[in-house]
Amino acid sequence: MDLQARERQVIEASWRVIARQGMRALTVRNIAQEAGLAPSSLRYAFPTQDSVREKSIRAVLERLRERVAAIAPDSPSWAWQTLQELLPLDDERRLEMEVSLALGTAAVTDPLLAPLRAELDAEVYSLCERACAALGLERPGLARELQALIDGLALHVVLVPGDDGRWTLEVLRLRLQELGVACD
Amino acid sequence: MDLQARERQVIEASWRVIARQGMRALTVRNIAQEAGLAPSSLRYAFPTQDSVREKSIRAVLERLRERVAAIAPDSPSWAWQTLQELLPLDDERRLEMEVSLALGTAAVTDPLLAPLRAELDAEVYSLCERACAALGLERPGLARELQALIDGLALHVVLVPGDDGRWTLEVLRLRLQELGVACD
DNA sequence: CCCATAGTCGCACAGTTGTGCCACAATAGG
DNA sequence: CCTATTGTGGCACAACTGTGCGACTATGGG
Repeated sequence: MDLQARERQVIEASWRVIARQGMRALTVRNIAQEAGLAPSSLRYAFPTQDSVREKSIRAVLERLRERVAAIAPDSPSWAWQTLQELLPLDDERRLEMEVSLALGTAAVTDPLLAPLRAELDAEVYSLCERACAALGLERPGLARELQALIDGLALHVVLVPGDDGRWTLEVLRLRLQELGVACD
Repeated sequence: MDLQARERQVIEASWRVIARQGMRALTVRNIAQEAGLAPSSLRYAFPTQDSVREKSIRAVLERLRERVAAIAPDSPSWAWQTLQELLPLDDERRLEMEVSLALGTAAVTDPLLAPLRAELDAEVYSLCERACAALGLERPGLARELQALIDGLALHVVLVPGDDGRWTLEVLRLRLQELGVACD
């Protein structure tokens, strides 16, 4: 049996539960039902409930890394494409960011989740830093500003149910334009 | 008996529970213990559990409005002072923002909380808009950028346990400086 | 005095939570 | 054939959840 596929199945089920019903509903029985499994079968792959949360946020980080790695590193639009990966511009990314927001918020009071969320933050910051460098923007502190701006934009999109996030592109474009960078 | 004082007492207890133990622990019995009340007594002022969450996020909005209203409207530094009220620069504001983040995230899947969070967002946007106007910044979309930047900065401070948020002032100052505005 | 009202608290109930334990099926190696 | 491994699923348990209900005390008006 493919145990890794089972993990992915459960994790994606937990994502859907978080997005549709919120953290309160992230229970063993709800996840099992969403994944089409018996609660006891779920516990074979995930012995404890904490491990579901842990793997779920770790999966967000991995998915982000995969998407960024798929961008041609030498492309002149690498930076612009990468920054777009940090915005919830389609259903997939929106789902991931709803999950990372919910689990990230929970991580504030959950020692098990805290290091994972810190790693995710570090990854985003690193991407902003590299994007700045690729765009020839060297002002100190600019990467932090860019990270805060992008996370803030993503936050607002995710918090508003119907928002497709298209408008965030325009805001980001204007900001980069002011820095003397053209986006395509 | 002062029923309004009782409400405030319970709400602040719920804030502390959220900040210290997270949303999972926001239960009737935990709040009651934190407030020094018997669970049944709590239910006299708050008949249902939902009402605690609702009043808690509403209280955040009211506190923000009070703080902003206390700033001299004609002061030349009104905008700068107001923007600072949106950042978690001391324990009080940090607590409020931890609560608004936790409850705001929960509001995504909680129809009762959603309108309150929307109102809170609208208030912050309105403040950013007025701050832009007071600073003579008229570029369309700038208020949205400012709101995203500030919320993103606040988010990062709140998500990192030890962070005192002082660095966000520098980021914001640099951004406004680039727009031709000096901060004091 | 009596009585009504306001507020506090204990108890109980049905439902849900995470998890431990054990029985069962399938599959593969000998 | 027997046996071990891998995985599925059912059942039960203690703990916890929100909330309903009724008993209690204190206070103040008549």
